[in-house]
Amino acid sequence: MATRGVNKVILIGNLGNDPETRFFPDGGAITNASIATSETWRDKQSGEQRERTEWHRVVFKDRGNYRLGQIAGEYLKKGSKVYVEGSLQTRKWQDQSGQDRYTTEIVVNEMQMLDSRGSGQGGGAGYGGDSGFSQSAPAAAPAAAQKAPASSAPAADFNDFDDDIPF
Amino acid sequence: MATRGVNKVILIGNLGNDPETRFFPDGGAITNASIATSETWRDKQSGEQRERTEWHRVVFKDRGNYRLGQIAGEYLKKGSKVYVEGSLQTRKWQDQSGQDRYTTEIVVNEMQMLDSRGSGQGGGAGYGGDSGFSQSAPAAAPAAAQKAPASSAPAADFNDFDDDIPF
Amino acid sequence: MATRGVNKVILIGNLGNDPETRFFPDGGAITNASIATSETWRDKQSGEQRERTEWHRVVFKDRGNYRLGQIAGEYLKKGSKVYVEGSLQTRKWQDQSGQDRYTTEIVVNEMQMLDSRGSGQGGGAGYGGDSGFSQSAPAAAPAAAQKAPASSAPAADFNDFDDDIPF
Amino acid sequence: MATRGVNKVILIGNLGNDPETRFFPDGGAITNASIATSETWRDKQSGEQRERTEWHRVVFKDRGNYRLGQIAGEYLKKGSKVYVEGSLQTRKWQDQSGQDRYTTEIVVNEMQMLDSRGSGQGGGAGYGGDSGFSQSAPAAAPAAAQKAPASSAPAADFNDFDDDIPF
DNA sequence: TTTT
DNA sequence: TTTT
Repeated sequence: MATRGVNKVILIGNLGNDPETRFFPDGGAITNASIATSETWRDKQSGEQRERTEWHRVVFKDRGNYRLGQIAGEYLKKGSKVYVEGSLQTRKWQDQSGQDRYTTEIVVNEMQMLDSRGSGQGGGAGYGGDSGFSQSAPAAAPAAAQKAPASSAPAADFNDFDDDIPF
Repeated sequence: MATRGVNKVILIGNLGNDPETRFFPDGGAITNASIATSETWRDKQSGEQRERTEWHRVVFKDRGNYRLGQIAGEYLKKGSKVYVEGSLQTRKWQDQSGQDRYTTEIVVNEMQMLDSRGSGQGGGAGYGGDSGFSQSAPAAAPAAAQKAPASSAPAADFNDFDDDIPF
Repeated sequence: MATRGVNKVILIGNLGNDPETRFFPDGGAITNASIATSETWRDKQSGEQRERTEWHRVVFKDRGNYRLGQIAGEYLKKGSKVYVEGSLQTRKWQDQSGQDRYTTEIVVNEMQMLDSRGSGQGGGAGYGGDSGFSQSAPAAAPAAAQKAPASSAPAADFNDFDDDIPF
Repeated sequence: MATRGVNKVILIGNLGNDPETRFFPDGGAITNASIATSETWRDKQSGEQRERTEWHRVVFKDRGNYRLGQIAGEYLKKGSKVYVEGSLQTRKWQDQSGQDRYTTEIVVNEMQMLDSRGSGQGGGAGYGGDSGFSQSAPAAAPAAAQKAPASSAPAADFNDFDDDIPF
């Protein structure tokens, strides 16, 4: 757990889609999501308002008693506004042609939901009323565990992400 | 300059190589570098000490009067310990086969050199004694501008980076 | 603007009261507010849920074209959830008996409102519908400037703050 | 350990004095120190270089197996450059006349020594050669525990701190 | 009180 | 004084 150096990321943004959760034999859960942050400025030349959206790939993993992977999968959904703190990690993988590819992700170690009441504005799956989310939420966890995670179901495919999202 | 959301990265680490600086017709400079952060822990099973190094691609750009791109190219070198704060940005590019590829970088907006006296331990190029670095360093800039940037010269190729560096 | 060292604070919390804004002859504005962050944990001994609230004194000042002091006074109110980034500053002052006293404040350099739609739940002053707040909000500023700031009025005295507030 | 809100401080600066460590019957240790961060700028009017130093009161406490209170007391000394991350906390206390006073401190939860080799330049107590400090340093801890902490000795009194220190 |  |  020791670190030489500092590797810290802080994001506040909105989820571009429902998160994806995988459960493992040992009961652990890992949730993936994409968070958008955007930046607007007025172009000096044209005087026009410009905007650039940045997409961040984030990963929530259970960490001991802090069931972050599971909690993220239950409470976050498309459109959720969230604060995350974590560290950068670049994973190496092989594409179909066997070529090395790299993906940079934020491995989250702290999360805060910022929607007034777990509301959100998109969604569907809809377990309405799970407001009162608290990051600790240890009491809520067992009950929640019995529910189907918001992002499970029809095996939402990461490939039908919009083309503007670079992963 | 306005932002909806927060996109912030904080790193403290060491440069894996001399930085690369490109100068532009308008006088501006952009410097690229790789920063390593590492993490060590004791494996619970084996009891062995383990280490994981993460490499971060960072970009320093001149910003108005703050000649960050130029300063980074002059004062940083292989082995330099540095603090950077910036934001994540994922660039899209095409590889030789025309396939889309993505690279995530930290665009730096603040830097602090952490070596006691601009020392560093690698290097060569060697403009010895440029200690007393100050992030502002406006006075130092002109003089420095006349020097060849540490990382210029024989067009150091990014490809001779060590194989462990994932970009 | 140069810094040797790093002095950075990041807070997400709620305002305990309407902010206080002072306007100056030169047109500038400074807004003071108190932000609460709280921490909850389960006592290991008693098993009881415990909570500790921390109050932070924050100061928003106009910075060139970024009318942060004014914007904070207009858009924030009691209960507002907000993200602020700034630096720590300890001010020295004399109490009635002439004794030196010190107050630590966060001088904000970036703010993000986190309420879904500038809603809030207190207030009154009521410029309803100024949703879609954007940190830049340069277009909104002039209009807003003509309004009386939400927290002005009867010259709210800082001294009638509750005794639990440590400043 | 759960938090509603975010309360985070990040500092890089130098210790103004040797830290003060107190040991407790249960073996725990708490170390106090003052860290300076400074800011320099060129005055627009006079064109002169100006500087402002900010002093931060920081507290290192043992946290389970991470003997941070003890480690800080052993390895830090006057002049040490250090990175700390922690949270703001304002303590209430009574002065001699029974009046309420408040002191704001940074309770550290992560530390990184930034001196090239634990060197430092002041000091005395001198357990020379404990370079290669690593934040984990579990191996070093036992041995170190037998030594007298650098800051102990003649019961340095916190009251003979200079009057410019605002706490 | 630090540091440059 | 906030919030949940």
